[in-house]
Amino acid sequence: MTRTPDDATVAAWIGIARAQRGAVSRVELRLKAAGLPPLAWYDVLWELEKAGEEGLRPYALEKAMLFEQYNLSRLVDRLEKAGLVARRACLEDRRGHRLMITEAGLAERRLMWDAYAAAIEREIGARLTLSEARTLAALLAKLE
Amino acid sequence: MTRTPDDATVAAWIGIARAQRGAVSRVELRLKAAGLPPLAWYDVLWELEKAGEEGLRPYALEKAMLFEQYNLSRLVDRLEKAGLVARRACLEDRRGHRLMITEAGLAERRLMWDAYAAAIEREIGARLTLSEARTLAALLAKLE
DNA sequence: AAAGATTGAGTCTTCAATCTTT
DNA sequence: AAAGATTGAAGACTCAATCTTT
Repeated sequence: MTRTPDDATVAAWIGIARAQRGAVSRVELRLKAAGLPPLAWYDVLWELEKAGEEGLRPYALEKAMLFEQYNLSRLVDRLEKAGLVARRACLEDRRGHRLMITEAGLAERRLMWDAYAAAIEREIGARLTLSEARTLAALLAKLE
Repeated sequence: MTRTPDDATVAAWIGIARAQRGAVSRVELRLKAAGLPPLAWYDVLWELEKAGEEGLRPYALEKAMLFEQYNLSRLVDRLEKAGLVARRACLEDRRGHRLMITEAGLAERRLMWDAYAAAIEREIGARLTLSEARTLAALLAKLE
């Protein structure tokens, strides 16, 4: 039975929706202003960097990033065209591929992190205390 | 001076980014599944409903919604084509227009709210206590 | 038939350029 | 020249259909 949400629930929702168009888009703007690729590129590069030598298959990346499959497919196209990611044949399952980050991808990921970290610090770190940030992270984790 | 963000700050950031692709997109999906327009339409309709008889000028709507101007322009095109919003000439300043919600727009806004409220309740209300929701709203408000 | 992944066509978004009024 | 608003063209996203391998 879905009840009508109470005011606090609606206020939390509005906060999430506005954070999206506020803080998230300001971070995105800072990356762009620095001549860097969008956030989604960072996420892919970072997942692949963590995956190491063996890379990741698209469906695994999809899960990690909460992305739709068709969405990811063209995102990887762009990363591949930019030389940051490589598609390799997958021997165990010939339906799929393995995705690996390239040397250039590793370098780009590090470069992006400098601007990205500064933007996160401005948007979050400068506005919340340590303990507020911890609380926020814990509450948002409940919405997963 | 921008320091490097601490772990709690980064965790809060990741939570916001994931809430966007998780909770927000699930709400969007529920509206779509009910055959209703996207969230952005709701926001415009609601702002115009609150504005009442006098309507709102695009630049004011822009500020309220944190939208880009060119983005809003075509969004309003679609709402107008659907008969939910009307553009009227603005007498005080002939550069601009006034936007007003129509009768059909009022009805559609109410219809959307039924599905929207149920989705918010599922995504937020069912997962957080009242006091958690209040805390979350207060923390997100600090990021504005 | 189901899972992994991609693609064509249509819609929406973005950037830069434009137009009008102040 | 600046503010309010729109538009053309290019890029990104979405849905449904497709293809291959399991």
